[in-house]
Amino acid sequence: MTRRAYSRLSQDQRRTDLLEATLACVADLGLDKAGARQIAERAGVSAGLIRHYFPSKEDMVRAAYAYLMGQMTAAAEDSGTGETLTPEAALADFIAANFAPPSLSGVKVSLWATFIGRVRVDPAYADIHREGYREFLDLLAARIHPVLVAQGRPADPAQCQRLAIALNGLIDGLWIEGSLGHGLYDARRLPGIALDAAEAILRLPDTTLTRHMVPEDERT
Amino acid sequence: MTRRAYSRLSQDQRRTDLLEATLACVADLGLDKAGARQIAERAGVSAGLIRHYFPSKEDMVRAAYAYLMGQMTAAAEDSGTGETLTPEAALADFIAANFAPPSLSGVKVSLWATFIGRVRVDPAYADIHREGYREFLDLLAARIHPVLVAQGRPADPAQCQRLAIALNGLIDGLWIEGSLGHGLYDARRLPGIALDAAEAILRLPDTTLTRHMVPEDERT
DNA sequence: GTCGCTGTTGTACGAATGTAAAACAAATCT
DNA sequence: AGATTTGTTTTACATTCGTACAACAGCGAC
Repeated sequence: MTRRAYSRLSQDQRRTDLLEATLACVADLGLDKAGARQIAERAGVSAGLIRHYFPSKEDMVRAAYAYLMGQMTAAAEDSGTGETLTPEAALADFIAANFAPPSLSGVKVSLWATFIGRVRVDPAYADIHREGYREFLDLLAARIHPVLVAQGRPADPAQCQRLAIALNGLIDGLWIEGSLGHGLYDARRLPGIALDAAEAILRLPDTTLTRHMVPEDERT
Repeated sequence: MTRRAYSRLSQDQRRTDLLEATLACVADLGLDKAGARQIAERAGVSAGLIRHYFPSKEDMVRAAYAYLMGQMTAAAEDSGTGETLTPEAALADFIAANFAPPSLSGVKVSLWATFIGRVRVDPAYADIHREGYREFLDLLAARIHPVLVAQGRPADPAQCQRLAIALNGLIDGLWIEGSLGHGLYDARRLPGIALDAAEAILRLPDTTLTRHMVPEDERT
C-alpha cells in the first residue's frame, strides 16, 4: 500500500484548516453527522491528525465555536468605524452591516444556532457565548453613546446599556430570520426595517439613521 | 431471562411520550448524544418500540420539532386574548408573555436553537420553521392592527406586517438572550425593555404599553 | 547527502449507533 | 375461559464512531 503524499504545514495553518473544516461540516451536515473522518477529509488530512492538534474531537468543536465567534466579533468591531463618519452614520453602518453579507449568511446562522443549542449542555459553550454577547453589547453601547450626546439626550452608561440590550435583541432576531432565508418576505427590506426600528427605540428624529442607508442599487 | 412488565398505552399517549422524551434528551444531552436507547429509556420504553411509531429515529426527531413548535404557537395564540382587554393591554400581554415562564425557558431556547441549526441541512426543518414563524408573525400583526386603529394611525396590512417583522425580531432576540440566562443582567428587566422598545417601534405615546406591565412583586 | 525530528498517515479496536425481526404478553373479543 | 390481535420486549447484526499507536516521510540541520 502506497501512502498518500502530504506536505507539512505550520501549526497555525493546519489548526485553522481543521477549525474551518469543522465549521463547514457542522454547517452542512449537522452536528451529529460531522464526524472526525468527514472533517479530516474536508481539511485534506487524515483522521488521526486531529488528535495531534486537539485533545479530543469535542475539544476541536469547542475551539471551532470560539474561532467562529472571534471572526464574528472582529467583523463587528470593524463596522461603523470610518473616521469621517458622524456618530449617526457610524451607528447606522454598524446596524446595517448585519443585514448584508458576510454577516447575513445561512451558514453563519446555522453554526450560531447549532452552538447556542449546546450552551445548556456544556459550560464551555456558555462561556464563549457570554463573552461574544458581552462584546457585541459593548460595541453597540459605544456607538449609541455619541449619538445620544449629539442629540442632547441623557447618555449615562445605564441608559446606553439598556438601549444596547434592546437594539441587540432587534438585530439578533432580524439577523436570524433574514439569514435563514425563509422566503416570507424580501430580505433586502431588513436594513430599512432595522434602521427605522432602531431610530424609534433610541427616540431619534425621523431619518436620523435611515438617511444613511445605502440605496439598494448601489449595494455590492 | 424474565421480561420487563409493561402496559399498553393508547397510540397518541405513547407517541407524545416518545416525542417529549426526545425533546428532553435533545435539550440536556445535545442532538448528537440523544440516541435511540437514551430516548427510549427516558420514555420508559424499550428502544425497539421507536420503529413501531416512526419510520426512523430521524423522523421522530423531526416530529418532535413539529410538536414543540405546535406547543409554542398554541401558547402564543392564547396570550393576550382576554376579552375585557383593550387592544393596547392585549398587545402588551402578548409581548410580555415571552419574558416569563413557560415561554422564557432555557430548555425551550436550547431546543429551538438546536433545531434552527438543522434548517439548512434538512428541508423538513425549514418547512416547520417557516410555518411557525409565519404564524407568529400573523398573531403579532393581528394584535398590532387594533392598536394602530385605536390610535388613529395608518394600519394597512403592509404596515402591520412591517411592524410585526420588527417586533418579532425584537422579541426573538431578547427571548433568546433572556432564556439563556447568561447572567450579564437581570432577566426581570426584559419585559420593561421589550415593552418600552415596542412602544417606540410602533410610535405610540409613552406608557401606552408599559403601563400594562405587571408590577414585579405581583408576578407568579 | 544523510541524519534526526516530528508532523502525518494508515490500521486496528472497543464501544455505541440505528435498525431488523423473532419471541412474547397484555388487552380485547367471542 | 380460550382465541386473537398487536403493542412491546429482546436479541442480533452491520455500520460508524472516536481514539490509540506504530509505521512512515517531509523537511531542516549539519
